[in-house]
Amino acid sequence: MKYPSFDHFFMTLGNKQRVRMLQLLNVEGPQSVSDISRALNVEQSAVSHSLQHLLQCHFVTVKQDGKERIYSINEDTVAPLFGQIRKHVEKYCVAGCDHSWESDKEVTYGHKRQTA
Amino acid sequence: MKYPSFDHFFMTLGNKQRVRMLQLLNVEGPQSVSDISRALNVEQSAVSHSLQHLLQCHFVTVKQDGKERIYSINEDTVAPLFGQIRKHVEKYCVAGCDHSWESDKEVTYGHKRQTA
DNA sequence: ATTTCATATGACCATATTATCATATGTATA
DNA sequence: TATACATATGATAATATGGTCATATGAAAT
Repeated sequence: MKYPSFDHFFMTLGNKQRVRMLQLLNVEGPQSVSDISRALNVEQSAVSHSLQHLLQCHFVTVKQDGKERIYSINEDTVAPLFGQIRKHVEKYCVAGCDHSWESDKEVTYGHKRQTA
Repeated sequence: MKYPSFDHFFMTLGNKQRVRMLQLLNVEGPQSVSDISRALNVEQSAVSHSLQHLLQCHFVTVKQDGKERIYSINEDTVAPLFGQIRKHVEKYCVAGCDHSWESDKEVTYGHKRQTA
């Protein structure tokens, strides 16, 4: 399947596992597949699959080191990006995303629907 | 279902429809549900459902206007965010996300696996 | 060349996500 | 209040996505 790049970008990040992997690489620095697997307690093949997604959007890069493959975060764009995103999250998603977003007033559609 | 806010943030954006809606609001300005429905050629209820997701993460805001509800993009954080993201996308996802991301050399696992 | 460790790939299944339909609620007006 | 229009909601069907297993490929060493 193929998305326009903009969509693909978000689709790739729309997954806890992959985001956690990026955060790991961001904090701990370059890691091999088995490092990541161990650190996040995730199956090796699952990690590998996830990494392919991340690679496709250039969120990470790889280099071979002996038998291992070392993955790094894309410092150039991804790191600053996360900073910007954190701004939104910290400001608007502090205690998880709530529902106090009505500009004018609370509008609640209380349902009493009959199931027939 | 409930995600930690950071995950929720991305999950919400990990959907073409919703991203398209944000882009619409970003470009065309505030719109009613039926405006959006018409513009993107999507069912009213589908639009409504999507908008709830976007509201929960404060990507958009609503205000009532007569019978209509006008949705706007969150200018404060979302707009600049998109700018930053565009940087990454334009630099690394120009012609869609390709596979030329090997740092050292191309490593292709050509498969000839027998299905039995 | 064979063995071993590290990683990638494909197929398949469980599960999550989206779209659709029917219908309820909100708002305004006659 | 009755009606019409606009939007939201819930249930559920259709679909997409992610994880697992088995196994193939790569690299290095024996």
